[in-house]
Amino acid sequence: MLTIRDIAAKAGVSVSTASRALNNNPRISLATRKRIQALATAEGYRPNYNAKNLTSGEANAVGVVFPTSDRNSTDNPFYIDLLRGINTELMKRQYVLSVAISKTADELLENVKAMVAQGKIKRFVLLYVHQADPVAAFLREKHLHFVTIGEPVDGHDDYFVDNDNLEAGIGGASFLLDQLAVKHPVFVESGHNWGYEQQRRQGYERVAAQYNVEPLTCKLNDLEYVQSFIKHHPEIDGIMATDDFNAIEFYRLLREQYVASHFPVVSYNHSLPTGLTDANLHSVNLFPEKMGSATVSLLFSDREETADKQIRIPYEIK
Amino acid sequence: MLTIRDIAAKAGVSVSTASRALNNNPRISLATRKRIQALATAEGYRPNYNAKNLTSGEANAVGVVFPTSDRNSTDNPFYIDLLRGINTELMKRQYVLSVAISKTADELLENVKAMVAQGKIKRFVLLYVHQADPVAAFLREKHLHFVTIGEPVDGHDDYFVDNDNLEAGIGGASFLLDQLAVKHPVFVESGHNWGYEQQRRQGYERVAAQYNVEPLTCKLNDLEYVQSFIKHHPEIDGIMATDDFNAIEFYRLLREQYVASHFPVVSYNHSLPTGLTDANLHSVNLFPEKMGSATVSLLFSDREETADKQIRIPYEIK
DNA sequence: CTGTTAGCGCGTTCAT
DNA sequence: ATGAACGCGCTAACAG
Repeated sequence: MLTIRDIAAKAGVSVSTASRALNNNPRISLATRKRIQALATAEGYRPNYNAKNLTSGEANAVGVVFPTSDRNSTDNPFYIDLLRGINTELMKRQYVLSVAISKTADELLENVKAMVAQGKIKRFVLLYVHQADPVAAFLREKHLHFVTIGEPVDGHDDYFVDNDNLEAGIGGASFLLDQLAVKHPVFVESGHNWGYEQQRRQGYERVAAQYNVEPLTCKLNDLEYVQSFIKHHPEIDGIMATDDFNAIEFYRLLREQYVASHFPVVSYNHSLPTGLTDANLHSVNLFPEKMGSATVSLLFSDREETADKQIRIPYEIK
Repeated sequence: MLTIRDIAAKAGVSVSTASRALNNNPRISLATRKRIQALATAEGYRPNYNAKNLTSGEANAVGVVFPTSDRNSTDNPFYIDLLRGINTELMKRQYVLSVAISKTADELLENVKAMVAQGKIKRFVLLYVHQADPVAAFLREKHLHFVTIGEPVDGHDDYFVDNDNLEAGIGGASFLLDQLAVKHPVFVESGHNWGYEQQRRQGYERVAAQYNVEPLTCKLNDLEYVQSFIKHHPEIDGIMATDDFNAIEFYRLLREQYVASHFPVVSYNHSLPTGLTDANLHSVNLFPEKMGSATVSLLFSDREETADKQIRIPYEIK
């Protein structure tokens, strides 16, 4: 294995000169810097992370924390794309992506604690937002950098990346009412009251008011409830759902009662393979990969008082 | 930060004694070992991974490699559950999960190379199986330990964890023909010819022969093809699909032409929220979390000549 | 059984 | 502008 000593020897300089040259220290003449850097690349020299981290006292790793259970917020391709966006950005900085994931909250917290205490990881990404989250509390207490995916609740002013869900709600509703000429759209959401659902609903309600249509919301609780809801609202002629799965589910139940009708649908995440439904489905792309890369730039931002603590990623309807 | 010197000092012994005691070295008397270990836990001592790794020359991390694109094999909750299974097992061993994920194959390979050269990672999990995969080739060449999720192709005898897909195919087909009393089942697969699809199809064909029914396979190529296929096969009265998405898609197209009919469905992965279809869907659970934990035990197995290089996880139909 | 010493690879004083 | 020497936290070889 090639160490910095080898490079120094081959270059005919001391180790410290080599080290400085490789780190672009201006105290070394530009000429020798270039020379040594060229040599290093030529020889295929790679610095040992463990040694670097040992001296610096900080790991070149970012901890990415998954929610304990995501059976409810089923945005799965979303996570994968997010990871891709995060990691591509981390690689540029010579950083590594470490994940914390577990079924139980206790084990997850233990995981994060080990990353901090033993792994010297000082930067984290939380792929979720929870009320009174022990992981976030721990990170705050230790004054470690972290960014959440999704706007914080509980009134914390953490750094975060999110979509502009209100704007996306407005955009989706306008698209439905304007372009698709729907008269009586229904807003479909899960029974969980997720933050992004509330925000998108607000956008929907605002547009509804503007178009003088009565806002109408259906939570996907039990089957009977939804079926009876549909029965009582025969006027529905279009769907706006908080994600693709909710959209498909409601669409199916609607068609069950009104077989022949045609219902345009707008939903979010762009996360399903085509062919799962015959609905005229317009899924809003939220660009998870961009969210990932924005997360990293926020995570490594200067964090001055003046700096923005949030990034909103725009959406796209097609 | 508490180092091993502090523990040694408080215990009134030398650093090396402390080190040995904490690593349970039998050269230290059991009494002092216990004493020092107790002290360490009491004081909340945590060894620094970077220092350990520097001396050992090997990182306490496992590299988990994602496929470059998974837009085709859409088993997403599958990946998350897999990660959970892997990480839970890694935590027990004081290991950390590092991921390599990227959009391009070149960048992915670069990612893995950095993990090896700079991160000193020596164990990997490949969440996929590809023909002539450069990552796998690199790992083989460097004689590093790795386990793939899915049976290797290309005739390599890598370590792997998989379902017994043939058996699962037989089980699924039997369930359909026997319990659900289907007479003319169709086997639905993607256009990709994945290994697991072929194996499940074999199982299906074997059972079909046994029940004296003509095997019938439909690849989900373009829409027109599938619609025409359905038109030419009005005898179909049940579906066996290689995953839930394929099942739902085919089911939908079938119902389009035969609205009133009832078609039992068997598919795999157990990966969708309920409510997405009105099909009588029996999705085979493949226990991804168990696969994850098996992967780790294989990754850390002794690797003697005699040892098995594979683990098959059983399935369950409900 | 335990302590002393050296060294892992690198960054960084402090000299020169 | 460059080099020598030390230290990060820990393990291991070598004493005793």
